[in-house]
Parts: sequence; C-alpha cells; structure tokens
Amino acid sequence: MTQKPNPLNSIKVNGPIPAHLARSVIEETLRSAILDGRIPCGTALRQQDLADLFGVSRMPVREALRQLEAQALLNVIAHKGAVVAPLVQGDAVETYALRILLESEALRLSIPLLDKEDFEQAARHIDDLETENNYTEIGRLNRLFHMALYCKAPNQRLLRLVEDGLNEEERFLRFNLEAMGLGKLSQEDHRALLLAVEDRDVERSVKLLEHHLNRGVEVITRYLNSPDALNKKTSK
Amino acid sequence: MTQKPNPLNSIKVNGPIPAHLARSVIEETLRSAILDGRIPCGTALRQQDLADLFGVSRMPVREALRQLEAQALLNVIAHKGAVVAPLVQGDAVETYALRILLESEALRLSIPLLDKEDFEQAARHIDDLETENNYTEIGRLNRLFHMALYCKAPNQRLLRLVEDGLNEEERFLRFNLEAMGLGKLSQEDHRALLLAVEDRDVERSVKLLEHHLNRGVEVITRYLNSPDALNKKTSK
DNA sequence: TAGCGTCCTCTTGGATCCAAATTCATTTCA
DNA sequence: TGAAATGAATTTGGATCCAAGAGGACGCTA
Repeated sequence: MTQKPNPLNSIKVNGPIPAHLARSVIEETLRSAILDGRIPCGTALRQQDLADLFGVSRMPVREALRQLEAQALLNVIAHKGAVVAPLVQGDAVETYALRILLESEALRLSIPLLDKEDFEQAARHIDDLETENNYTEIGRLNRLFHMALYCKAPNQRLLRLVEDGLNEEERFLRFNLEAMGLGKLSQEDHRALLLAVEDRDVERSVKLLEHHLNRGVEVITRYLNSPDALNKKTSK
Repeated sequence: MTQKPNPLNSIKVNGPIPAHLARSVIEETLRSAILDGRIPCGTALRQQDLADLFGVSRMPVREALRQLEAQALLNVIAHKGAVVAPLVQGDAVETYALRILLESEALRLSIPLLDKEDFEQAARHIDDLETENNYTEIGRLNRLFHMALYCKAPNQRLLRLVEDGLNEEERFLRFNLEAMGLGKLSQEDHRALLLAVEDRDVERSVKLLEHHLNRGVEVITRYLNSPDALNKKTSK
C-alpha cells in the first residue's frame, strides 16, 4: 500500500545549497522531477516539506512554486497547497492536433537545411531506442530523435513550442509507457520517417509524421479510456 | 525632459487591497499595465516602490514579479531589478510566421462553425475601428476582430497560442502605432477577410489572412529599421 | 588631471514571525 | 445513529528583519 509513501524521496539533494541561488536550484530540481514523472501528477507539495528537504526556509520554495505555477506545471490553490498539474488526459486530441500543426511546419522548414550529421544523429537515436529498456530513457530518446529532425528550422519561437509539446509527451510517456503495455515505441515509423527526410521528400515526410502522431494519439486515447488508466488515478 | 518622470503614476490603486488576494491583484494590475503599454519596455520596477504604491509589503510584490517573469513579461536580474521585457523587435519575422501558421489553422477550423452572431460581432468591430482614434482602443479592437473570426475553433490550446500572439501584437501597436504614422489599420483587409469568411470560403479567407499578416510584418520591419524607431529606444 | 581603488548606499534574496483560511476530527443534538 | 456545528491543527499568505551583491561616488595617488 505504502510502497511509495512520499514521492519527494525521489529528489536527491547533494549538499547544502549555495544560499544565494536557492530559488533557481529548487525550481530547476522540481521542474525536472515533475517532467521526469518522479513526482506524479496530483501530488500535493507542501512548502515546509520542500524547505526541509532542501535545507532552506519556505521563502525560496514559495517563489519556486510560483514560477512553476506560471509555467502550468502545477496548480497552486490558496491555503490549500500546490498540486502537480494533470496530464494531457481530456485534451489529448487537441494537444496532438496542435503538435501535428507545429511539428509539420518545423519539419518542412528544417528538412532543406539538415546535413549529414543531423541524419547520423537521428539514426543513432533510433538505434539507441532499439536496445533501450528504461522507460525514462525511451521517452528522452524519442524526444531527441524528433528534435534532431526539426532542429534546423529557422524559427526559434516555433521550435520552442515544438519542444514544449515534446516535453509534455515525454512526461506522459514516462508515466504511462509501462502501463500502456508497449515497451517500444513504433520504430518502423521512426525509420520510415528518417528515410523520407534523408530523401529530402518534404511532403512524404510530413505525411509520415502526421501518421505517426495520429497513431500516438490513438494509442493514448484508447489507453486513457481503458480501466487500467483509471486505476492509476484512483490509487492516487 | 521629465514629462513622464514615473510610469508607475499610470497605475491607479482604487482603495486598500483585501489583504488575502494582494498578490493576484498586483499581478493582474501590472500585467495589464505592461500589456497596455502604460509601463514602457525597459522600465525598471522597484519592489519597494510597487509595495508603497499598492500599500502592502514587498512580499506579494515579489511573488507577482516572479510570475510575470515566468510569463516572459519582464526580466528579473539578481540584485539588479526587474525590467519590462523588450518587444518583438528582432524576431518580428519569426513571430509573424508563427502567427500565420497558428491563425490560419484557427481560421480553417473556425469558419465552418461560425454563426450569424459571430459575423455581426466582427462587423461591429470593423465599424468601431472606422471611427476610433485612440491608439489603445484600436489595438484592442483589432485583437477582438481577429478573435471573433477564430473563436469557434474547437481547440483551446491552439486558441490560447493565437491569443498570446494577438496580445503581443496589441502591445506592440499601442507602443508604436502613432510613431509608425498609420493611425488606421488596413480596414480593406479586414472587410475583405470578413466577406470571404461569411462566404465560408476557407481557402480564400486563409489567403487573405496571410496577406494581411504579411503586410503587418512588412510595415513593422520597415518601421523597426527606420531611424524613428531607434529614437524611441535611445531616449529610453 | 586622469585612473584606480575603496567605501557607501541602494536593491534584491532569504529567514523568521504572525495572521488568516481551510480541513478534519470530535462532540453534541435531533 | 446520523448529521451538523464547533474546535484544533495544519498550511499557506503577508510583514518585518537581516544578509549579500551590485553600482556609483568620492577620494587618493601617480
């Protein structure tokens, strides 16, 4: 029952924090822990607990939480606490529709500018995915593969949004890949996509990307509507 | 010289703030003041000044500033202060390229779902723009017109991003419309766009929208490269 | 007189203290 | 016995106090 009594145990604090940058360290640590999925969504974060954990007063913790709230990573409710924001869930379809729009454009812009090294990098990520069994690492490699294809798009704002979407997916995968029962992501999709990109065939690449993402939203939607997904939620 | 000795004077505080929601009130007030352009970009915000202004301690001010920083509305530098973030400036082309992508999609999705009331609303905004001379109000009406066309798009995430872009443009217009020398926005574009939308002609509407936005980026780029724009920056 | 170094002040960041609000448990009444 | 009300404990929000860093001014020296 109390197998994981406190998700905060997953947070390691190396040593005493150099007082003058406590807030930024705390913010960064918490953010990665939330994105990693080490702190599951729905977890209530107590200011005092975090302060004790980091060995500081509640003050820098408070500010860090505020910033994470502004980044939509958690919801702070007055006098009630900060809870880690819920995942895609209901709006998975909207989320993926937006991702298709953004990533298609990024891919379009990026393909003509990609060079041999980018191709090799992407291929390496695919190969690594082949042998990787750690779910956290799989999520990361998936993101890196996609970004390798988009990275040359000459629009930083677009890339930022694309990366936000990928980060969100990564976070979701870390939570749910195991429960969804698929240890591996669809490697055929990745290989076919890379081939099309290497051919500089923009339209075929975009088509494959759309197909890939649509498959993703389908899997996720089916999973979220299944009883298994609910178990994880009710068991808190 | 000291015609505007302190931009904070533009902030009106009606009465004492109900202590328990000080932070949110301050954040909201500052945000709208920044978006309005009442606090020009580059302005340094002193915590103590704001605290005195709102009649509270520095604490809620500090948190409000943190949240505004996370929203990219201002940059906080340690021990140096919070300065209102710079505007579009360098990446105007990227910004508008992204807007075209997002707003085109929103328009596509929205057009089939718009009803008569939406058309009338949009037409009203155009009419209001015709007679309006206040730059602040012009920026607002421009945003409302565009949103009236997109509002039915069934993707909240997309709409959020669209609205972010429009807010940014509105902020820029409030600053620079007068200096750019164009008191009126291109009303022909708006009317033509609305006609195409009323015809439910998706492709024509998107084409007109792209043309409209491209015209916008052109005007802004030309303006930013002109000496006039620099004057405003150097005169702080 | 020009350049450099030191000191002072201004501003932000963190700690501690106090108040307000919410929640949960216990008790009491119907 | 169940439900509502009241209270205590927990937790967050705000105020005040103290420390640390950055910038500028002043003075000293070459």
